[in-house]
Amino acid sequence: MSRLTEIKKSDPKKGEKKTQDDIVYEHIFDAILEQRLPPGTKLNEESLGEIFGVSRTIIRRALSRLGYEQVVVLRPNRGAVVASPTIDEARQIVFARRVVEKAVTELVCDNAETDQIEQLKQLVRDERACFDRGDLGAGIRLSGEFHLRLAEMAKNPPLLSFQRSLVSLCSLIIAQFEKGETKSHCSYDEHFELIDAIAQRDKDKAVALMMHHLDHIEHKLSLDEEAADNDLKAIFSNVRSRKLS
Amino acid sequence: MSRLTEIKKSDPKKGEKKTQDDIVYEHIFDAILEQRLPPGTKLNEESLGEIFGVSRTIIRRALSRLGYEQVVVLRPNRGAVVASPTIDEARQIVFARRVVEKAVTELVCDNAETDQIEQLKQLVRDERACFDRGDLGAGIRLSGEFHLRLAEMAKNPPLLSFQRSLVSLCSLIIAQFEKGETKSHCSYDEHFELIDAIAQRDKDKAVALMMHHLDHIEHKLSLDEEAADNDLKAIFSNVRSRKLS
DNA sequence: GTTGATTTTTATGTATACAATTCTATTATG
DNA sequence: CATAATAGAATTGTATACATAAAAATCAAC
Repeated sequence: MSRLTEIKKSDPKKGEKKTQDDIVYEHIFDAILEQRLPPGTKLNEESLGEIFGVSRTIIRRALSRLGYEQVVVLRPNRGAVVASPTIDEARQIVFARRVVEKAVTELVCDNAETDQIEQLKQLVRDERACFDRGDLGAGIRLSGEFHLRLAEMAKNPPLLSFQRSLVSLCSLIIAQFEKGETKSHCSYDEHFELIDAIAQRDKDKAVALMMHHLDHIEHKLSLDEEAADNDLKAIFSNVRSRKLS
Repeated sequence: MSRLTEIKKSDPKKGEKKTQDDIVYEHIFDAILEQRLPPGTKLNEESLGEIFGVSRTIIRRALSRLGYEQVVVLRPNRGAVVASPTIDEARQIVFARRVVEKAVTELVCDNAETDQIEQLKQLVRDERACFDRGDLGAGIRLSGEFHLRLAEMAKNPPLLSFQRSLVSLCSLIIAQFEKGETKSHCSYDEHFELIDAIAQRDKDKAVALMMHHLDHIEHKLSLDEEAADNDLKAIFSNVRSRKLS
C-alpha cells in the first residue's frame, strides 16, 4: 500500500505542538466521523502504518486512544475495529449525552462571550454550506464540532473530554442507523435556534432546544428498531410454512 | 531497582483476561488513589519498567491510559507526573461529578436490584473498617469504589467510564487538599444513608444526599483556598516594613 | 463434498535498539 | 558571584525484531 499521507517531522508551523500519534488519531477520528470508515471496519496496524508513513508504535498509540474513547473496539490479540453500537448501546450513549449537554448548555448560557457566539454562527453557516453542496461527511463532522465548541465554551475540561467521546460515538450511531436519508441532517436549523437562545441567555429555552435536538437522534433509533424487526420478520416469514430443518 | 511485582504471563485463573498493561495501570492507579504516589510525583518509565518487570512499551501504554483519564499529566518529551489539580480545576472536576452523580443516582434508584444493594452495604462496612483501623489509603480507595459501583449499577457504560476518571481525580484532590485531617473521611455514614434512600427508591432524597456529599469535598476546597491565602499573607506580612529588594 | 486435524500464513503483543530531546553539571565569561 | 554557554548524562520518542496467538489454507478421512 502506498503512503497517502506523509507526515513531516519538522513542520515548525505556529503553535503546532501536535505529535505524530495526535495526527494519526485525528485522521482516523475524522474518517470515522465522516463515515469513510464505516462501523465494523477492521483497522489493520501495518496497513495504517504504511498509509501514514509511520511505524506500528504510533498506530497502536492512536488506536488505543480511540479505543479508550470507545470509538473503536480493541479486541485483545484480534485487533481493532470501528465500533458498531447496538440500538441499546446507542440509547445509553444518547442518554449520557443528554446529561452532559444539559450541563454544557447551562454553563454556556452563563459564560458565553459575544465573539464566541459569532464564531458559533459561522461554524453553523459552514455546516449548512456542506449539506447544501451535498458533502455529507464534512457536514456531519462540522455538526459534531458545533457541539464540541459548545463544550469548550463551558470551560470545563473534564466535561469537554467526555463530550468529545460522546460526540464521536453519536456520529457513529448516525452513520450506522441513518443510511441514505439526508433530509434529517438539517440539524443546522436547530443549531441556529440554539445559538439564539444562548445569545438571549435563556437557559430554559436553550436546554429545551438541546433536548429536542437529541430527541431526533433517539427517534431515529426507534424507527430503525422497528425496521430491523420488520426485516427479520420478512426474512423469516416463511418459517412457519416450512419444515424446520 | 528490584522487581517488586512479577507479572506471570500464563496465569490461567478463571476469567482473567487482564493484559499486562491493565495490571500495571491498576497498580499505578491504586497507588495514586491510596496516596502512595502523591500529586506531582514524576513517573519514570524505566524505573517503573524495572519495578513491574516489563518493558517500557507496557509502561507507556499504562501511562497514556492514565493520561487520558487525566490522572497523570503527560508532558511531551518530558515524561509523566501525577496530576496536581489547582483549586479551580478541582472545582470543575467536582462540578462534572455533580452532573454525573445526579444522573447515576437517579438511574440506580430505578434499576438497583436488592442483592446489589446488599453488596453495596458490605462495601461500605469494609470502608468503615479501614478507617477504623487507620488504613486511610485503603479507605479512600474503597470510598471511590463505592461510587464506581453505583455507576456500574446505573448500567450505562459511557457514564461509568467517565465516572472512573472523575472518581480518581477526586481522590487526587482529596489527597492534595486534605492533608492530615482524618475525621472528615467519615464519609461512610453518608454512604449508608444514601444506600437507604436508594433502597426506598426515593430519588429526590438520594440525589439530595449525593449533592450534600459532594458539598463536603467542595467545602474543603474553599477552606484550603483561605488557608493558602492566609499562608501567603503570613509569609509576606513583613514586606511592608522592609525595603522591597 | 463436508468435516476435522495440521500446517502455513498473517497479525498482534512485547522487548530492545537507536534517535531526538531535555535535563544537569561543568566551565567560561562578564 | 552571577550568568551564559556547552558537554555529557539521562529520558523520552520511534522504529524494528522477535515471540506469540489468531486466521487461513492445506490435506486427510469419511
